[in-house]
Amino acid sequence: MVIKNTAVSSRAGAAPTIVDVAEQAGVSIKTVSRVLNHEPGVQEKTRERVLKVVADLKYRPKLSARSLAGARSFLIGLLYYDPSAAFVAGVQKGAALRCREAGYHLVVESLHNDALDIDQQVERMVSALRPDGMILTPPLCDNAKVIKALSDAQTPCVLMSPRVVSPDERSVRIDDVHAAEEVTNLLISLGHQRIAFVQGPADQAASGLRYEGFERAMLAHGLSVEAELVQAGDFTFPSGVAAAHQLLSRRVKPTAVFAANDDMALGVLAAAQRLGLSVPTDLSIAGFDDSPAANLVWPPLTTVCQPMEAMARTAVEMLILPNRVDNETSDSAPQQRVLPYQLQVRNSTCAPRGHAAPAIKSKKA
Amino acid sequence: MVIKNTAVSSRAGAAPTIVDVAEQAGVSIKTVSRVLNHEPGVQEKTRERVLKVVADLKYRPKLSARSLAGARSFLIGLLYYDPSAAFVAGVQKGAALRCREAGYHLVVESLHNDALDIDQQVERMVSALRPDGMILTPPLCDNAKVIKALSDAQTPCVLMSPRVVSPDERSVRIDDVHAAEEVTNLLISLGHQRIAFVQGPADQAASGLRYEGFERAMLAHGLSVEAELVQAGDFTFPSGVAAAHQLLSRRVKPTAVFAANDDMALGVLAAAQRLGLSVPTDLSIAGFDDSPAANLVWPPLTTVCQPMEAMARTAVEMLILPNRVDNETSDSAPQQRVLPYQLQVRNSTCAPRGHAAPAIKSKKA
DNA sequence: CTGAAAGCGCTTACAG
DNA sequence: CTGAAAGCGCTTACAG
Repeated sequence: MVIKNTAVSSRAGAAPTIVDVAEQAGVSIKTVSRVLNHEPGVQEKTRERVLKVVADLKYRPKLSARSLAGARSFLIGLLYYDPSAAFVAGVQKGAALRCREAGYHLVVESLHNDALDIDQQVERMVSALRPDGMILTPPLCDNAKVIKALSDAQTPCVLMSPRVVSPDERSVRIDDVHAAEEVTNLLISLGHQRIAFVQGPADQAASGLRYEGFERAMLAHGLSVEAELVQAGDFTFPSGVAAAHQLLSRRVKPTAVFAANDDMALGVLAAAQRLGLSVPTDLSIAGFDDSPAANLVWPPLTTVCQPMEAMARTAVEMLILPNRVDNETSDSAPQQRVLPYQLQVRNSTCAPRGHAAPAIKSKKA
Repeated sequence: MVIKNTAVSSRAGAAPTIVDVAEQAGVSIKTVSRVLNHEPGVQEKTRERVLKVVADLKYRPKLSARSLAGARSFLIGLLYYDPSAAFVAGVQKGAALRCREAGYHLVVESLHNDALDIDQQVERMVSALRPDGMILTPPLCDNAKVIKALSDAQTPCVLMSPRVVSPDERSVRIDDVHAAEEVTNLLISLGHQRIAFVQGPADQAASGLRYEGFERAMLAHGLSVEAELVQAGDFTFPSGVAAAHQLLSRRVKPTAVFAANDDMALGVLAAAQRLGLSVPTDLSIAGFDDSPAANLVWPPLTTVCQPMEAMARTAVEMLILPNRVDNETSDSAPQQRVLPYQLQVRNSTCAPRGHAAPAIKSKKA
């Protein structure tokens, strides 16, 4: 004996369904659905009546039902692997908030970039969850197996700061080259000439781009990039320490060090201070990323701030908005977005010893 | 004209459903369901046949369908608000990995702890998503409105490091008092007597507990806790800097400072070094949390490592495992779990100047 | 040990 | 502008 809940209001305790709303509003469930999905073709008066009942009953459409019946799951996936803590925090906050604003939810999955069956892991997750889109963070955004698995499953994705920007893939990033160029220009404008650079690992996108920016700025100012002032690193603190020991043992020491990321810059800072150097007066140091630790040391680090939160919000929008009509781009070309970074000038950089004032400081105002 | 996909194999392109599996295996969908859910009462031979077809077809049950039909959603929610980056990263990794192992998925939501309608935000999210459980991190785990909203929605939750441990709520934490006691004991055993303490904000759980541990250890060793050596702080770097300036201006300076968290300890470190003190020889410094930055400075910080990942895994298990039969606790009493922390002794602590060797070092072995 | 039927709560084509 | 019907792909009671 099955008791259908089409009688009277509804069974107490259980959450209200679209049927309950339809009955109380005196319309069909289809009309309720139309109102909830902002579909056109509902009389204003009807719409208001439905909305009132929805509010009264505190009706919330169940995600699983919408997902099963319709084409959308209202789920956005965030895939990451061993990211810097700062990265996760920012990306996650931006993505989660933007999702909520749009009635979506953020599902995060932690993967091992080197797992042999990573494509199967992705396939498994995607076919169970059916997310409407996926956000890939480094280094997963450069993992061909992951991207192929997603493409096979016809799941749209956005790459955050990918190594290579392809016209076939949507991506969000900052202009690393330009940012590194600006940092270098800052050092040069302070009067530095012997500027060392600590590189990141060769297999990471950012490494090459940041070095390129450094080199470009140096050459543009007629400064040479000496091989002995370019030190290898791998984005870790210890590699920054090691690089500093090398650099500071040169016959002519650099007056400034630009490390391709903050962790290494912090290593340089620690090493320099241990060697008795005063930062920034004896040695200026600049990093990249504006990690939380950059502001938790003395002197706080001059660095580049990537707008993690904004980048994540943008990524979510690129996955959600295409469903709506209000975007101009009529062709289905995937988009590449470049967001503005911010140069954070703090106390780890100043003019080199014996150099009175910044060289170029003719304000144009 | 509706084309049912009960013909032949299945329509090409579309993902296989339970019906496809049932047909190819020559059983009913109910049997397939039994096999997939590890229900008893399926002949071994039948089970194997079904499993083979599942593998061949790469069949993955769709979450939305399972969720709509059944009592479980296979979704675990993680609620957080502005946590330290290190916290998010660890918690998230542990929770996401444990979820995947169990066929669950982790949905994260970022909330504003001070939002007036936070209970409605939670209610909204829970009634749409229907997660099988929820993990609350500080300070949300101490937010009565959030807890009530969850309880009203009959969504089980686990509190991570809550301020108050209630028998009505499941929780996972470490023993803050004991950990702080051990840090203090370490300093005392090195020979320190004038040990300063930098407190956390009064409204945070950990603050009081850590101070309690500090005080307990001091008193146990017959050392007095002088009011002028206990400085207020708010868990931020600047408050650590400020506290250090106060403490180091006392008539008799402390030889060691124990800060209730790492960010403040880093502030103390930065301030001490700026004042020309050598750490640890002039001043020993200890923190709490083992934040990433603790290892990104020189000297690296002696601190307490909370097993974030393990705590998160445990939290997930406490939400998932009750569904199974294999846990001993027959009564439905919520559980409180206390996990082991780890003392990280690094280079920011040593014996005070003029003190040859650690005072108490009679090894009991 | 196995299965036929009903139902979960929505959206998708249709039809008017 | 509105609605009746079918269906999404599973699990839940049943029944044998």
